[in-house]
Amino acid sequence: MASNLSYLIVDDDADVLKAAVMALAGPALVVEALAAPEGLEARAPACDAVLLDMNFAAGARDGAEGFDGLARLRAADPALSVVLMTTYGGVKLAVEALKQGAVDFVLKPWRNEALAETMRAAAALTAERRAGSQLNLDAIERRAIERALALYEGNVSRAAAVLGLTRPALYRRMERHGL
Amino acid sequence: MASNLSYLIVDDDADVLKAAVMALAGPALVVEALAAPEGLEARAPACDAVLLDMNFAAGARDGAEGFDGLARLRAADPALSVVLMTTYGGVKLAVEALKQGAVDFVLKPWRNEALAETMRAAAALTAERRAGSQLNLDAIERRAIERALALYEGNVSRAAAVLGLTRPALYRRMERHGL
DNA sequence: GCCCGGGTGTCCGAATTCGGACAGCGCCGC
DNA sequence: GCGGCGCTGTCCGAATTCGGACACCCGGGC
Repeated sequence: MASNLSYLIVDDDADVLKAAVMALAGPALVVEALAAPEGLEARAPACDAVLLDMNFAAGARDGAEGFDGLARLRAADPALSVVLMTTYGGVKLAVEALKQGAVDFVLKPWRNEALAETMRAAAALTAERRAGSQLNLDAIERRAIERALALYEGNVSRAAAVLGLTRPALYRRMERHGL
Repeated sequence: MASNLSYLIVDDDADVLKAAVMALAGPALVVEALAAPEGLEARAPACDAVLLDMNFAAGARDGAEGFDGLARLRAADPALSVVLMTTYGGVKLAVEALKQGAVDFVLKPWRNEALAETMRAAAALTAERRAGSQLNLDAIERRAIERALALYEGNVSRAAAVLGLTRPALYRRMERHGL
């Protein structure tokens, strides 16, 4: 069964949106299109990669809006891969994009196959990053402590016993995790 | 769906085995009978409670064989509940049985309802202990480290990164877990 | 009303872990 | 052949965690 992938495309140009959807859509692949960057971060948890334009306002060319959207996406889900695109761009902008955390940089107009490959690589990186966060020992420990406390209804003595910790040690871990 | 429980009965007396199987068997309940304690620890992972006779050799009355079997079962699976039974027994033997880690002590002949309840309570305790070991932070950490090393094919640097540890810290945890 | 058991939160000298740094190895590209 | 990069394993002064112990609280049983 092919896994479902979900891309988000953000561009103010309806023709570009349409072209991107056509270039990327495929079996087991959902492409959502947004015409403006407002509120795009709400989409972050549900998608695997984002293709984000850098300029939206008429006449804007400096990419500030794209950088802002990138920052908000990364704040919402640091594991999510974002690809930035623009028509007006050079090496300097591309370097800055990657420095700010984009995983790739695409110039318009694009070759469809290259764009599809770029987005596939971005989605794979998102998956790897998300899998990685499932292995983070701090996160794992915090979830285990939460489950033990829930199981024993806040009884720290019994939760510590089941976790294999002493009570003072559990108190310190709870404090470190903000529990 | 009724959960399947599995009991192990160990007794050299075929009539006792038969009576126990009849007393305990029920829907979604498997009772396995062994006529001798040799190799009983191999059954430990697959069962939920054990009813273990204390004497097997002709004329034996001191329960040593039962204590030995108990020790081997507990070494194989510390979470498994073992109920010891005997014909010749008093307070002293019962106390010693529980001190050595048995969860209950049954005198032959038994009341079927009481035996069934004893085994149900033992199985519930096994389940609780096994659930608890799923929350043990040491065990959880060890599994996460194993998964990270497998994911990155033994690359300690990358495994450390994904676990959120420094390399020396991961080396220490690996050593502590015998990995 | 009292006592006991099981819980709470915290302390502090002892014990352990920490991570930047070091030295070395192997592979790959030039 | 050489250099660079990424990996390895280990070290040690600094930092942190440890857990037995303490004092206290509360509820239940007698």
